[in-house]
Amino acid sequence: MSLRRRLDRCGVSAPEIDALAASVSRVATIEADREILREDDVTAQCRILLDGWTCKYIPLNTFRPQILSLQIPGDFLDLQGLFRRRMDHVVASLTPCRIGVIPHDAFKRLMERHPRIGRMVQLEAVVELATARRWLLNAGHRQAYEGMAHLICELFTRAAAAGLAEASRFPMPLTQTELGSALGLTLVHANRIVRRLASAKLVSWRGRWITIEDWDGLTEVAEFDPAYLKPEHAAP
Amino acid sequence: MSLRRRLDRCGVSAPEIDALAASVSRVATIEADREILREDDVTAQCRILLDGWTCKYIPLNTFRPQILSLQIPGDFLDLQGLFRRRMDHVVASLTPCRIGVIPHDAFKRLMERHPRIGRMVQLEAVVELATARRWLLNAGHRQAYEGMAHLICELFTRAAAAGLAEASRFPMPLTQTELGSALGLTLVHANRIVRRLASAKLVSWRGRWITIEDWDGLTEVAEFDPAYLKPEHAAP
DNA sequence: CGGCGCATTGAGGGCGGTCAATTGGTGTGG
DNA sequence: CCACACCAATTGACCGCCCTCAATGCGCCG
Repeated sequence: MSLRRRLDRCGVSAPEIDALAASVSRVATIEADREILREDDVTAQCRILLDGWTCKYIPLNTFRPQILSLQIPGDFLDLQGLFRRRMDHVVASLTPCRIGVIPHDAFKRLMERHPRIGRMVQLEAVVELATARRWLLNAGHRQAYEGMAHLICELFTRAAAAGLAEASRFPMPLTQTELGSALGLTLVHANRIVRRLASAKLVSWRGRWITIEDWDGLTEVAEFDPAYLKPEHAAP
Repeated sequence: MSLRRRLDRCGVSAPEIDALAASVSRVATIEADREILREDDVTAQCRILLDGWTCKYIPLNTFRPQILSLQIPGDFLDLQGLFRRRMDHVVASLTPCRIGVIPHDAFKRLMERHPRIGRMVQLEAVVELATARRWLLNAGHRQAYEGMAHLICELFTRAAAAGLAEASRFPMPLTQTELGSALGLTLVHANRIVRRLASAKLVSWRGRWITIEDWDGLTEVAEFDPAYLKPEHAAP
């Protein structure tokens, strides 16, 4: 189950995993393209994504929103709600989703009883921040070609860690429009970049799967170093 | 003093401020354009910026680095070090700096004794993440003109909260090259954008100060909402 | 079969990058 | 006080990445 797998990666051991799993008060099922949490929402629960993909964005007047981060099974949706009252962004489903809901008070009791869970929460925030910085590089510094390569490297690495990937391919439920928006690209240019990556024999994208044809070539183009995704705990 | 002012804004009250101030084991003085922390560094201290400006960036092979975040007096430089062993980015001084150093073990004892300090740390991470998302919007979604306006709005708001700003102007020790790099712009285009903002009578930039000529106009261009910068605590 | 969503491709244009030169302010040495 | 160096700001000319508008192909499903 993805919850246990995810926790496993964060240096949390069996008793903590059981305690956290037992704190899930209910499991919500949500269809695709729904806003799960809105700007200014105030909630009393945390959510962990069990199945499906979600994204975060900030609504703006002028255009359709840019995707600011992606969540795959095992990722938390709103850990920040533990520390800040109001949402400052939207969390929306990109596919049908199953979501585990954990009340804040239960979560806080867990953190007091299991210090490792508190550290896991901190580490999640650190990794999310490190990821946002890479996305900033993708959008601001890198060319579209290199940025798309980096995003695909990241998503493959994360999907593999979540147990979603096969040897050299992983499911891609997003449209090219959506993936491009994560880089600040329009659908037309996102498609051209994907075509270039395909003709360079680095990746191929068929159906709802992306296949890595040449991992070494792809990581070299992207200057991808997966270290930022791997929570390496400080000394206890 | 900026340390106390900063803590004051985070919902930490007098006893915690005193305790934190007392935990500063030494104050380091650093000249401009020095790397304070490097990739892969492992340290046993946290640092709080007392004077000067610093930035964070990730070294890449191809170009000179893009600035990924800015710190002004009162900001912490490496709270993440409490939870993650290695630095995944560089922290560098942009001006001469004074830096308060707090050993991790002292900091952790503080967090155990004063739960509010632990929550402040979490909230700092949440605000830093929210800020990174705005920068991602600036670089990926907004035009250079709107992005520069947003960045100036943010820096003015932060400078004012840190007590650095006057009524409608604030010190800007960065060059246009550096400020542009935060948006993924070259110095030439950054300068053109600054000129456009000036000829639109929104801001003026003389010497080492930026003056806000028309705050309402500027925030409207930028779609700036300062809520993300204001830590609003969840219920205790 | 017809409709819909997504991928794909073409043509043209603008924002922002690159190269290059000039201005202006500040500090330093003659 | 002036000559000079140095750095940041400024401006021009040109180019290319990426956007916009538009049309077509393609797979899926009712």
